Amino acid sequence: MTVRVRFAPSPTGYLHIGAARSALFNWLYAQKTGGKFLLRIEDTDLQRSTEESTKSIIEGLEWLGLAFDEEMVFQSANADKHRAVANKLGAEGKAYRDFTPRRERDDATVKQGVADRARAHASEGFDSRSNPYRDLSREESDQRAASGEPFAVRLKIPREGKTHFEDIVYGSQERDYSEIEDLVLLRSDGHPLYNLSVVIDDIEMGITDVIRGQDHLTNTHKQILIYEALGARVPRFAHLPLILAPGGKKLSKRIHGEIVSLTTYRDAGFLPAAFRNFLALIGWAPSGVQFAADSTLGNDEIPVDPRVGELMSLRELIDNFSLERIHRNNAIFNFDANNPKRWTDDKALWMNAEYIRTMSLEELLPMVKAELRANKLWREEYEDDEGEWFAKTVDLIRQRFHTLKDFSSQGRAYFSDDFDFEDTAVNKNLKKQPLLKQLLPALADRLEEIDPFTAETSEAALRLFAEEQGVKAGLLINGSRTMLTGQAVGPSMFEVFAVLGKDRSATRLRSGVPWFA
RNA sequence: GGCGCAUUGGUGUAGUUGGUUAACACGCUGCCCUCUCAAGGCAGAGAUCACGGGUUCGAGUCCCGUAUGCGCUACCA
Repeated sequence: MTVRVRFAPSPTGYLHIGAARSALFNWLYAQKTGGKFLLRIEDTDLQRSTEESTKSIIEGLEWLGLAFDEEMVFQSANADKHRAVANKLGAEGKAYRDFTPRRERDDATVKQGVADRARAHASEGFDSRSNPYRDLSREESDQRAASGEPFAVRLKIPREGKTHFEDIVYGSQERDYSEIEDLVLLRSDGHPLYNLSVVIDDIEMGITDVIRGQDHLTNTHKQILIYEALGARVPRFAHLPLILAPGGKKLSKRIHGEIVSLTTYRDAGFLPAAFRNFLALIGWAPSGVQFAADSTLGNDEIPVDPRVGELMSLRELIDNFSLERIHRNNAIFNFDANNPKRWTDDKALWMNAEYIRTMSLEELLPMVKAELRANKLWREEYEDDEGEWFAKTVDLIRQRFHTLKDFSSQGRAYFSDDFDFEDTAVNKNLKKQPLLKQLLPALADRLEEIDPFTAETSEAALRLFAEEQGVKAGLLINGSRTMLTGQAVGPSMFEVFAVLGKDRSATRLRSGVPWFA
């Protein structure tokens, strides 16, 4: 039987990184098994579901490269079907009408309310299934319904027994029926509820393996009861450990802000491949062998050596993926909101930098182009006449960049004459040595005499000039770097000369701007 | 409150059927390289494998308890 898995987010916000990881694992499993990866938008909560959210989910999946098969399903479109199934269950005596007046719940306090109610029931010896309507006669039930009295439909959980399933990740799971209350299938306004909808849709879509967050682990028992009531085949389940915030707390938008949104990473200049790679390594690891950061990116050959590094190409990710190797404990996503250098997980940042400097230029260039274009730094010549120059420049500066954003910020001076001078750089490399104000323009004169103008020839000229002037080459080098790029750090100065060219180098060396800034 | 799940250095993880000094990556420190910063190379700090019992010749690996965290316990999803 071919594997059919699905990603079923509720469109009540941006795509959460935890959800993105669920999608990734589902997708990887489908690729690995030659199965189908389906997308279902669980928009039954009309109050909170939004179209923008659906759009952002689709965008997020697209960005990560997780294409889904077949038509996307909107759960709300199946509401009639869900209602029909609930009613059928009622007709078969597997569900019943509950005429208890609906209790309004304030969304903000439900958690507490639920706990309080449970506590009260426990002390009063309340049986969750002692609903007075559970055993109401068919006639009376029909009569009351016919008279227009509102009712909810609840599943009738058998008195004796227990549910059991083998979770691929969490192992054997058991729950006594007495622990499960007669869950509501249909609200009194006829609105089908989550557990019902999920099960019906999963059956409808032919889902063979349900891979989702661990927060649904205990819900699974209820869902199995529904599968059984419907006489449907129960799929396999694999629950994923959660991704938590530092301190082991839940990662939520309310508290942690945009850090939890996948789009944040896209907008911050992450590469889809890098973030995907990072996400894959949370809660899962290739195999019991050594990690080594020596994998060759972009190399899609199946490694002969079974050992896989943490840097894995998509091919390697797929080939090595297995549900059995997902582990059970929740992971912490590390970040520090007060530290701009660590605004997100260190390892994610490292991995992104690693991708930027080791991936093929062919793949990187279009992304740099998009980044420059978004910042009005792009010139069409970079794609034809100056194509070679562009590739060479990107290759030179990528070495110390962490995100795509760096190309337009730190890398600005390479693509525009309008760039800023950093105060610390100016103070340290220029103003500290006033003599440079004369030396640098003089150096410009020397450089202009060079032909051809290359890293080698400019280095020779600069060193000779330093010797003649009786100053250290480093003084001129660091001063030049600040004049040419506005920064104190960057690639080898002579490479920068070569890339910027004779004229621009000379012009910038003579600029008075930093001296008066 | 009840039920369930988890617990290896700061973080992500490895640790095959229990067997010498618990491994890798990120981060951190120092050194080398050097025109700066990265990268790279080398070295290092950091874990009584949550805690307490037990089984065993021997436990991170098996059992029990405790603690902590997380989840579920809604006419939310």
